[in-house]
Amino acid sequence: MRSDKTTGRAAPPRRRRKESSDILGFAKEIDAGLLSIVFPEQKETSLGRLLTSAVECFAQNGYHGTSTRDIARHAKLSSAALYVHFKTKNELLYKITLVMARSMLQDLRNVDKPELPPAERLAALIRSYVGCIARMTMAVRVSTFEFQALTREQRRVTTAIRSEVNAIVTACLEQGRDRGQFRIVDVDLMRIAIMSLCITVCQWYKPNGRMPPEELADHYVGLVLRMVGCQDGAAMDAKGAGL
Amino acid sequence: MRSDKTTGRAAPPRRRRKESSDILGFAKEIDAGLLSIVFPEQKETSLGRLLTSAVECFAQNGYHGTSTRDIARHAKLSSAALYVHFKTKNELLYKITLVMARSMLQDLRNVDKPELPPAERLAALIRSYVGCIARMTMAVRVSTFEFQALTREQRRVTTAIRSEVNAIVTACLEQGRDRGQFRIVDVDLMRIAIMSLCITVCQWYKPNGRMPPEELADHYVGLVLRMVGCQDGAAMDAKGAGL
DNA sequence: AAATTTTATAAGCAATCGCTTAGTATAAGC
DNA sequence: GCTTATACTAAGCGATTGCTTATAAAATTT
Repeated sequence: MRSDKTTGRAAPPRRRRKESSDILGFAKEIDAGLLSIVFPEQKETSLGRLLTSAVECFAQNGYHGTSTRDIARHAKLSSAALYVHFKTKNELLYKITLVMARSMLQDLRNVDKPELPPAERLAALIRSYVGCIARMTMAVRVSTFEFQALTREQRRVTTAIRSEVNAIVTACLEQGRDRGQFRIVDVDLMRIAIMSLCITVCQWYKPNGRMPPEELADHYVGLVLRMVGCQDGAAMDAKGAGL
Repeated sequence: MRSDKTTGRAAPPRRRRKESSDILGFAKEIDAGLLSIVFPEQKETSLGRLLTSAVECFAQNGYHGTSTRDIARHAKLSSAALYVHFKTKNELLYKITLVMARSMLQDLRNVDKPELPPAERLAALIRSYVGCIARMTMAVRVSTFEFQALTREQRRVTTAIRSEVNAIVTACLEQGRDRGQFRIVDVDLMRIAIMSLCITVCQWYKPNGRMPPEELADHYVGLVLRMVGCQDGAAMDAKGAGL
């Protein structure tokens, strides 16, 4: 389709570029979890403004619907300034996607406690996952819905990270099923259903609305426990999961 | 953002254009439900090829990621031929969106039986909704995820149709709750969760894979009945909802 | 069979695209 | 204090965009 082949021109020899020490730590590629911390606070630096602008523009109009001039204008910079910090527009999308994917994987790993009862383990995972999505709706939107604008290799890397996320949830579902606490026939289908239910939060939820992210997350914990046919579901409902 | 204002040129006086009698019945705007019937069979006519090509291109690369030349090439026509059938690229998207929105509303209305017990009523709605999404993943993808590429007025019309869909589901949920058969605290949140769960089917489901659309729909019926805390849920599980 | 309408094409227009170049101001290293 | 690297801008490059024009074959109406 619409060719994104860097305009097909011969790539001229590039000036050497600083390889690290910037706010995202691009040397060791990207520090996971930094997006959520870094983006809001770094609105004062040019690089931070570029990143937040890109996220907002991509979230609103999509990758292909946003021009580099849009991002630059939104960040109050010339469009050439963007190319001081990023080699291409595509790299901007890739870094946003990577940071988000790693951040969510890191968050899930931090809360995953295989020694807990499956229902509590799943509840913790969902609470973290939904909370994360609810707090960063725009960045999640970009990293989820602009996936196909990445190159094949970029998609491969991103998919690898996501399959680690999937593995965590799958392990929890299997554990619950094997212990007879979850009633699940097809674990893969159940995982897809659960995670797609959660991810859509980024499409409609307004972080500054009436319901705070934590309350929403609790609500979704209740929904998911019901979906897996968890016996503790009713108990959880009663003791304040919000359902 | 990226301006889509018909390139800002003065619109020259246009030749009069045929106002109806084509396959989509554009006279009375669009016939609901025709997309699903018409698109596959009409691959031989130029208009049909243009529509299916547009759906496929938009679904794969997004509205902004698809050029009119892409669509025309895909339909084996010159790019100017597109403008014989559609005034603008945007009109193409709008018609696809409208046809889908009306088609899904029509389908839901056809299966909605308020006199049935709430669980059965909801099951029928979900079965129809998911089945429809599973059978037309690409068109649903376009009409769902390219919403923001529509003009404000086009969005208004589309939203009006969708809120009728929402009203049907909401009515069913309230009925079930009021009769004490569904355990729902926040009906709006439950509806959003249910419908976003269903709609994401268009993102991952392959209609020609191992699982036929009907089986998937049954699976989702089971999930949704569990979500609403339906007492019949267990019974349904047993008698073959697939869970 | 003549007149008209519809459907299509090749060529091209202005606008916008991603990105580069040339040049400048500021800060850092020696 | 001189050099070097960085962060930025104005201007502009070729490619591609959505869409129009001029033209003509095919289909339909009369």
